[in-house]
Amino acid sequence: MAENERKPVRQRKASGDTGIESLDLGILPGLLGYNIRLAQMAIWRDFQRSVSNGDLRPGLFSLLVLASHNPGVAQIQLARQLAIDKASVVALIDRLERVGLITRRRSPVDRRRQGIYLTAEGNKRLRALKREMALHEKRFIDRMSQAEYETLLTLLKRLQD
Amino acid sequence: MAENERKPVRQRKASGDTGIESLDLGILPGLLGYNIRLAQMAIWRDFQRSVSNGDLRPGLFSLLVLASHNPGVAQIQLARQLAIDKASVVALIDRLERVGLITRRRSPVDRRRQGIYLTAEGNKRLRALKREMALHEKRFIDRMSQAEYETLLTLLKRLQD
DNA sequence: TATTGTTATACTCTATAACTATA
DNA sequence: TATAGTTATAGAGTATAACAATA
Repeated sequence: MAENERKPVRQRKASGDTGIESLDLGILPGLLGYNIRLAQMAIWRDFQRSVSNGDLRPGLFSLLVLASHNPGVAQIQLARQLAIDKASVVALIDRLERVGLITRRRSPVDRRRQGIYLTAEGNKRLRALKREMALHEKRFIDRMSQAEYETLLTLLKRLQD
Repeated sequence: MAENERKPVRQRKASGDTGIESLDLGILPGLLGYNIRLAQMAIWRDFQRSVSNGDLRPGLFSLLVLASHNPGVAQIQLARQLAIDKASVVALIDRLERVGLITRRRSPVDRRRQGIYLTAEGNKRLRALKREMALHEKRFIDRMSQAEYETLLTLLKRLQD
């Protein structure tokens, strides 16, 4: 737009030709969704760097916590809580079972159900993960006061349906 | 764990056998990352319902805004801004070009570059999208006071690297 | 030599559909 | 009939690697 016809007659520089200047982000910085997305990506990157050597997704951590606090939980309950399909849970559980962190045990009460349990190894691993997780969270919480932190959690919860 | 050996001797009920009761979420509700993720998912669902009939990802919206505010922007700049690989940008641009919202124009200044421009149709479409986007955002902003909203944006930005 | 855009390829996460065994 | 789990398959989104054109 700026290159051929009218060369330097614009207030805003055409960004396409230099590669150095930063972009005009327009309305994006004022959008809630955009800022939440960037914040989540920053947290996600730090999580990968600092928790479990990067070989654990946040969803798997959540799953371990849920299994830990709800021994014998059914996979379909995990699916509902994590807002994913029950078929997707199977793959996650397969993976955690293959590395020995959880086990399936058929429920004698309702034999359709495979109760999910943390193994001893899984419990040990989860304790270590929680320690790494706490340090990870601290790096972000330290960027604000206690009051701000509480406000942030409150407002985030208010956004959740 | 609760089913076979010691039956109803636990304070917390075994969740695996009823399917009705809600899960114990453990430490998750106190985690920043967990709450940001849930908030983002809620916003994402509303975005899909209410913006562009669900056929537009947030990333594509951002890309349109960036192209609109930075005519002639290079694809590699978009890649850096969106924190994705330049190869991934190609597919996004291909899609937007196929539906006639943007065009590529080889830069005469640096002939390696394909400047990205919104078409007239793209501009028209973006204006409509911005209106839908404002209503979408409003549904969440309305859940808090103006002061809370400003605090939230401030704190979210502080989390971003 | 380095950079921009491109293609080919593969991987991850998830959904959908169909199936089984139980209820 | 309905539900829990499973399998097979497919789609979206992304990354990596190799390449052509250009700087």
